[in-house]
Amino acid sequence: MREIPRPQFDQSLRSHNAKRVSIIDAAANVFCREGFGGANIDLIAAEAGVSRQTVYNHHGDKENLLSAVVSEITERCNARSFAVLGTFPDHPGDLEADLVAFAVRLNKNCLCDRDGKFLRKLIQTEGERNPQLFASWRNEGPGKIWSALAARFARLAFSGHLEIDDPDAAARQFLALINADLQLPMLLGEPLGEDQLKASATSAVRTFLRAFGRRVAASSSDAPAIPA
Amino acid sequence: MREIPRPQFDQSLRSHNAKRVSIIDAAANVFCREGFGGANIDLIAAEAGVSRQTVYNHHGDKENLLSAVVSEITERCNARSFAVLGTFPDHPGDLEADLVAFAVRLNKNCLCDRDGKFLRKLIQTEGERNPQLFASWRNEGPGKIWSALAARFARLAFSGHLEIDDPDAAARQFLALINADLQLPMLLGEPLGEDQLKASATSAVRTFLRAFGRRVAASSSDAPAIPA
DNA sequence: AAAAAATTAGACACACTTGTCTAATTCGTC
DNA sequence: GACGAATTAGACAAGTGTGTCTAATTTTTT
Repeated sequence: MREIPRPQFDQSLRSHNAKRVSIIDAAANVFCREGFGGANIDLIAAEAGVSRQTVYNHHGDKENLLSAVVSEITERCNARSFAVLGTFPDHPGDLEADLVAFAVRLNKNCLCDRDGKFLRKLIQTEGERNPQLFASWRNEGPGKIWSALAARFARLAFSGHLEIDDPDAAARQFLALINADLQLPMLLGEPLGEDQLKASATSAVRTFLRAFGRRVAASSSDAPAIPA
Repeated sequence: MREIPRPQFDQSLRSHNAKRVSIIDAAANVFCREGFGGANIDLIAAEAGVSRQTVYNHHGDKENLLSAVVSEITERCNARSFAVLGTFPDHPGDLEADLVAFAVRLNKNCLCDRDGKFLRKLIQTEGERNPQLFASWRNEGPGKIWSALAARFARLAFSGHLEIDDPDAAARQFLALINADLQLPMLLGEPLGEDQLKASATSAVRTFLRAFGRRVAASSSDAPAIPA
């Protein structure tokens, strides 16, 4: 609704942009804590360390600010998710250990971090009222990430490390399992310890491999096969 | 804060109580849709078909109304959960089919129904600001239900139908698996079809049994063992 | 039918929020 | 130092929501 004046030089643009980001961050925090209806622009401005007018100068009205926040966080979150996906153990040494480490990375950087929590919360509260707000999240986020993860699992199956019928289902179930023990603490907003993340991932991967690992040795948790 | 006068006879008590329930229901809907901050008492009164004053007469202020709603829904939800737990297949005929049916019941009546969705949403939005509000939910709900489910699985393991090391972890993972395919639609508020529930449960139980079923036959999905 | 209790509509004061506006001030560039 | 753009504090109108109150009405009990 309102023109954002563009400063001509980098120096001032950086300061301008720094404020923009700081407003987005503060707004994310407040929207997340209070919900959209309960959020208050004065509080956002105070938390961002700027005046209320500056918030309006940058992002227009409240609805627009929410849009900007969602776009920003979605982008950040997707970038991190694909970065973590890039560390998937395509050529595992110790499959179990490698998958556990991968699961911990995924949880810590994408699912259980501040941005992930924020997105989940916001989608749940505002998703029904504003479906188009999260359309890009849905298309660019879970859609692509899940199928990318499924592709990685399919490759592990092809190379003989796993036995998988439906890689898409396996990917969904992998994600569900690595979150099984963390959902309650996350729901209640409790901070997650490093050891908790590790324990959850370990238990999840063990079950995942009992279901989809190669049926070579019977019950022990030895790494199965295929050195190179 | 305010005395609720008690009528002396059933006739009027029923009407009184009917209004009470109808207010709770409407409040649940509105709180769920708009969040606590965005909820509006006039709207709740209108949706309940009573006047605003009646809302105040019954439940005092807004905070108090939220308390009442949470208690009511928690109680309902727990009652249903334990009822469903009572249908756990302790003496399975076809283990896979029985577990699938049980998972569908659990999802349909406890996790994915209106009350379950409401509680999850509300805990996520208001849990951090009001931890004591959900204390009873936490103690009476997930705590007891999870351990009860774990006990059932332990029994199945003892009777030779499953191979489980840690029944508590298995119970948590069972719940995580049967929700794996439903989380995204639920997050977005999409209605869940009967077929969707069934497909999700089938896929989840198949994986669960690959992980924890008895290692008798190798790969097929036949029911394994122990007729009576 | 009379009395008591519950409900209703409406008005009300009070507080809060949004979004705009203005004048003063700071910041960075020329 | 002078200039322009960005920021700030503060006031402001309009709208909205809460919680209370009163008088009228309905419902239920005696």
